[in-house]
Amino acid sequence: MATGRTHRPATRSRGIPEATVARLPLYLRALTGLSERSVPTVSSEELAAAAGVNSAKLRKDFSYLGSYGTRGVGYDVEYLVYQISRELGLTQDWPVVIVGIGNLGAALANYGGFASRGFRVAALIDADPAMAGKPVAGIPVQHSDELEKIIADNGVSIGVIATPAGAAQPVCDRLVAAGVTSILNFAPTVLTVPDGVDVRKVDLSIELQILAFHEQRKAGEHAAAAADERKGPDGELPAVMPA
Amino acid sequence: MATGRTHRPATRSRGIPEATVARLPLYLRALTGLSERSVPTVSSEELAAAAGVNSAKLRKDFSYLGSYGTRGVGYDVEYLVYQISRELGLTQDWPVVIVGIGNLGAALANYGGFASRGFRVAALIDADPAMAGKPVAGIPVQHSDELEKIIADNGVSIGVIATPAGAAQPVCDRLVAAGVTSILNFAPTVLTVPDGVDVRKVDLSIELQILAFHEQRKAGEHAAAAADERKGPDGELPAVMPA
DNA sequence: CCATCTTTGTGCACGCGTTCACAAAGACAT
DNA sequence: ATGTCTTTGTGAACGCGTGCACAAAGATGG
Ligand SMILES: NC(=O)c1ccc[n+]([C@@H]2O[C@H](COP(=O)([O-])OP(=O)(O)OC[C@H]3O[C@@H](n4cnc5c(N)ncnc54)[C@H](O)[C@@H]3O)[C@@H](O)[C@H]2O)c1
Ligand SMILES: NC(=O)c1ccc[n+]([C@@H]2O[C@H](COP(=O)([O-])OP(=O)(O)OC[C@H]3O[C@@H](n4cnc5c(N)ncnc54)[C@H](O)[C@@H]3O)[C@@H](O)[C@H]2O)c1
Repeated sequence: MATGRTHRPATRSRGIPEATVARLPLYLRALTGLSERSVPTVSSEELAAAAGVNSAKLRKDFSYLGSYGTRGVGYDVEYLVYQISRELGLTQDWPVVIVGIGNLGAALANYGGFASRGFRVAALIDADPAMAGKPVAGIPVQHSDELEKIIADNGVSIGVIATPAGAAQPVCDRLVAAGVTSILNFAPTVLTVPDGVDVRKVDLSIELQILAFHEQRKAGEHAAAAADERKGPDGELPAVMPA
Repeated sequence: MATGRTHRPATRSRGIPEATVARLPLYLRALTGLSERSVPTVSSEELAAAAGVNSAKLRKDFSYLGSYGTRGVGYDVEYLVYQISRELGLTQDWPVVIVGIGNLGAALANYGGFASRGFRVAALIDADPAMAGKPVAGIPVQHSDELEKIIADNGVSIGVIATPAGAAQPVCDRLVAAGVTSILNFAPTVLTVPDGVDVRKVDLSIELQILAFHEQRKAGEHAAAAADERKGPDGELPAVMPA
């Protein structure tokens, strides 16, 4: 989840539900594992278990792509890998830029799983002049003055933002103006973009807070009393009230 | 989702819908910003705009927490910050361990936003003996032999996994056995956990693939022809068919 | 004290996503 | 060729999430 995300109301893309699209990469990963072990076919039940979903859901998901299974047998692994890859647009090469090469940006640049599936780090961009030219993960960092030129020259349509929160919106605006139409945002800010531009966000802080909510609930169930220190006599409302 | 995310069917926690819980951190962030600028009250319309959601949705979300607004005026910022913090369990301190201090783990350890909201990095754990004792972000890395002891001594209930994919499930099993009941997983694997344990995942690769899907769709709309190189005569099915 | 104006809280309808359950399809053996 | 057995593909029901639209609440001014 990343879990969290700035969905667009999503005018049902070519009939494939958004929820299904979000699961296709999961299936693809499981299938790739099977493919590497030279497993020829797999049933919906097996594959669903590997992907951690309900088998009926998986079959319905695949039904949106077409009828690629064989009743009584299952699905051809290689064929399915190809179909899903094609559907996700992974048969082509996607040049990606990462903006903001700090702790996180550098980790992303070093991430191997990036290149493994059609994505190629076309450039690393940072505003710090001291970083310009310095190689990170074998790629020299370029100054953000060059941003527009880099986007244009490489035909980049996907940008990753790993700058501090304050810089995220301005960077986003420049990326969009330069032609980027998909953005993955790691900065803890709500990005505003024009129609036609997709934004997805990854927010560690939000994920942790959601976990904390459930964690607190679990703790509260086991020991319904003894919450924090001591409670007011009403047992529900806090002592402080707004003016 | 994150995300993407391994939701449990979620036995509606205390009446608060999961979708609402996932938005509370968003509201909290916007409110914190207002609070720092000493804004006393805010209307649902304004706050919704700041959080990037529909105002009716925001009001309904808040209605699950209680009636904390004043008609004709709006919501008291400070009071709302307190209520949401309390609801999310952020009034208490959550010790967190990070397992796998590589590129990503180190970046997470260095992440300031971690400590800013009730979360405290209690320990960094890695299997590499060469890393033991070496400080990262001011905290000495401990060897994974100590994992169980660290969890117990610090009363840790939230764990972050940033190991390679292959190590994630074993690490997860040890965390759970040691008493961890909430896990944030950065490794690209489906984790299997017993009931009562929450798992949320953050998966860069999946996010990019979802973006690629929409990107391909956008490209296909503008130039319906001229997809990849040349197509088969049927124009839809690929040339290869399964055995 | 009353009128007006703003903004909340929510009833309601709608659409999406999930899951069950089963008929139909096809493999395989005889 | 026929029957059996496995597994897909999907119709249908249900529940959750979203957003509209409005009545009720309360502030504010006269
Ligand atoms: N580190 C993490 O684990 C983590 C986790 C979650 C979220 N985040 C978020 O990701 C972002 C980056 O985190 P970080 O730890 O890498 O921070 P960082 O300070 O280490 O790196 C930020 C980098 O962005 C560069 N930068 C600043 N303004 C820029 C601009 N206008 N254009 C281009 N580059 C610019 C800086 O020079 C710096 O190199 C932050 O918003 C942070 O909140 C980080
Ligand atoms: N770097 C990224 O930006 C990024 C992005 C998305 C996902 N991921 C995923 O996050 C994980 C970590 O990525 P990374 O780039 O930091 O990898 P890395 O190789 O730099 O770091 C992995 C660390 O885990 C440690 N480790 C290995 N086995 C362990 C075990 N059993 N117990 C404890 N520690 C163990 C290793 O010693 C190493 O320090 C990977 O699964 C990767 O796929 C990384």
